[in-house]
Amino acid sequence: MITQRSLRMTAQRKVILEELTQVNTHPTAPEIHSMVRRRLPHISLGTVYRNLDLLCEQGLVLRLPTQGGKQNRFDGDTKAHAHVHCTECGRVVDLLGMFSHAEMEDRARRESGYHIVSHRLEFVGVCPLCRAKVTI
Amino acid sequence: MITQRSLRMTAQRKVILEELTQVNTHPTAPEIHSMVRRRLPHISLGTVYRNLDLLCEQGLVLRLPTQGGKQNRFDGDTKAHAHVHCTECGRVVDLLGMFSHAEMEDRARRESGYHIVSHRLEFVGVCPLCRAKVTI
DNA sequence: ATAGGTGCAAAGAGTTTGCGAAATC
DNA sequence: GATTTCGCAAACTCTTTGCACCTAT
Repeated sequence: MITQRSLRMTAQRKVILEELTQVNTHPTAPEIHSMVRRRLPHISLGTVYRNLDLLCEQGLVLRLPTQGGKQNRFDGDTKAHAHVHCTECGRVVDLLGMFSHAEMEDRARRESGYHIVSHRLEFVGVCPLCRAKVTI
Repeated sequence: MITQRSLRMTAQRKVILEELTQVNTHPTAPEIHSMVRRRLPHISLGTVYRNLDLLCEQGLVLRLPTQGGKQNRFDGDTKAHAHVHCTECGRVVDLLGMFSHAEMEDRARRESGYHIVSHRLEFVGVCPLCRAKVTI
């Protein structure tokens, strides 16, 4: 059985969520830490990780494993949308108006027999800024 | 400028690639290490990582960052296809015949202006085996 | 009052890397 | 024979966790 534990709205949790929803850069945990530190100078990195885990569990934040692995990025926008990940600078950008996400999940469910919870459509490429610098 | 370095076909590299293409389980690097060890008992984990990096660079193998981040899985099948990742057991299964992948990349290119190199469509859900065990 | 949360620092997991020896082209 | 690759072990990066003190409900 799943018991919905009570989530206290602490100053730290509130600020993390606020910073994350005000930004569309999909920051990493250490990046979020330094963003939040401007408002809460004594917050620890451990607290940031703990809160991100909780917020992901609650579905208020999305965890985005990125190409290369190892590091996660976080997204305060939980509406279904696709991402493009630049191989050069690591930036992750949103793509809206792609495909019908409901239809994708429905097709996946029919083909796999899985109970589909969510999905992630990540394109990998080189962003216009980096294209100018890099010989492809 | 990108110079195509000469890749020596060492016993280690050959066996890693063979094991990876013969399997559809999307193993992690340590898992590949123990698979390969059955044939090359003295191969080190570092060598496995180095070769996986090279093979990914060459496009012979795909790196699959998985939900939760931290650990990568590897796929010897480089044809475009989607994956389903089970939240309970971590298993990653292939989905073929989903959408037109060429069309997806084309749409992404038009919307983002990126030079799209590849993409990854990952569904997250609970597999039939785990559904039997877990209360959703 | 008390379960839940925090900061700090240490530990853990996965991956990368420096080095001298070995193997491929 | 030159250069790439290997095995080993140490180092690194990101993340998690134990503990003693705090705080929202």
